[in-house]
Amino acid sequence: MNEGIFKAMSDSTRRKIIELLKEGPKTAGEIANHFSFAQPTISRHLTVLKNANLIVDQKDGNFIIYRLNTTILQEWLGWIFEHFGGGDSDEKE
Amino acid sequence: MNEGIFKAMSDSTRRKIIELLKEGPKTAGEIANHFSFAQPTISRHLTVLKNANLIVDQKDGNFIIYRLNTTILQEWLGWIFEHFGGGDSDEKE
DNA sequence: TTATAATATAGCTAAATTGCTAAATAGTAA
DNA sequence: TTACTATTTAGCAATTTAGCTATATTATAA
Repeated sequence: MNEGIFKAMSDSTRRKIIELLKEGPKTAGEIANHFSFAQPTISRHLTVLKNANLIVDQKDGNFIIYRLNTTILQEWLGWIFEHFGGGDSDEKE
Repeated sequence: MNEGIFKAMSDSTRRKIIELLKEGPKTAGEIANHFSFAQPTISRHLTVLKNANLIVDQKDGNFIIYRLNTTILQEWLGWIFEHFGGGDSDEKE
């Protein structure tokens, strides 16, 4: 359930895409222009993010606009904090 | 720099190991007993976590005791929150 | 229609990952 | 020493990943 998100987040290019989309929605091309990889490579990264439900796409004429799925991202952050945040039993040492 | 941590965290077995170690230090064998994978498989997962600096080991006679590197884990959580948490520019829509 | 533009999909390769079993290592105990 | 126990390391196979180029798809523009 979270597996796809963790996998998606484990790649630094995809993390950069997420950060880009935090600034606001962007077309696939705009996103690709931020990187020096071939366009299809970025397209596939976008697909991974989309399959993880972290981003959402919307056709606009010739373009495809991607935007963050803020809800999922926040839920993921919440899950992470629940599981890994907070104290551990070794705090007194 | 964070890359190793994200990769380490992208595997669910390793995430479970982290959660186990949140309860307190455990020997490699104790950790392995929580899973149905072969013991060397778990040993390698431990190596991945160790290389990511998320856990620390300490010899104790015949045993090797692993414990969480709480500091690194907290730093990672902080980094994640900085980069992915907080508002996005689409909040008003 | 034909051409162009934006994007995705297909198909390939190299490298990394994850599992396994078998063997090596290191410490304890007889 | 010898044997036993805990663990890692080596080496292998199957799968996944991430990149590429070439091609297909879809929409706009001429």
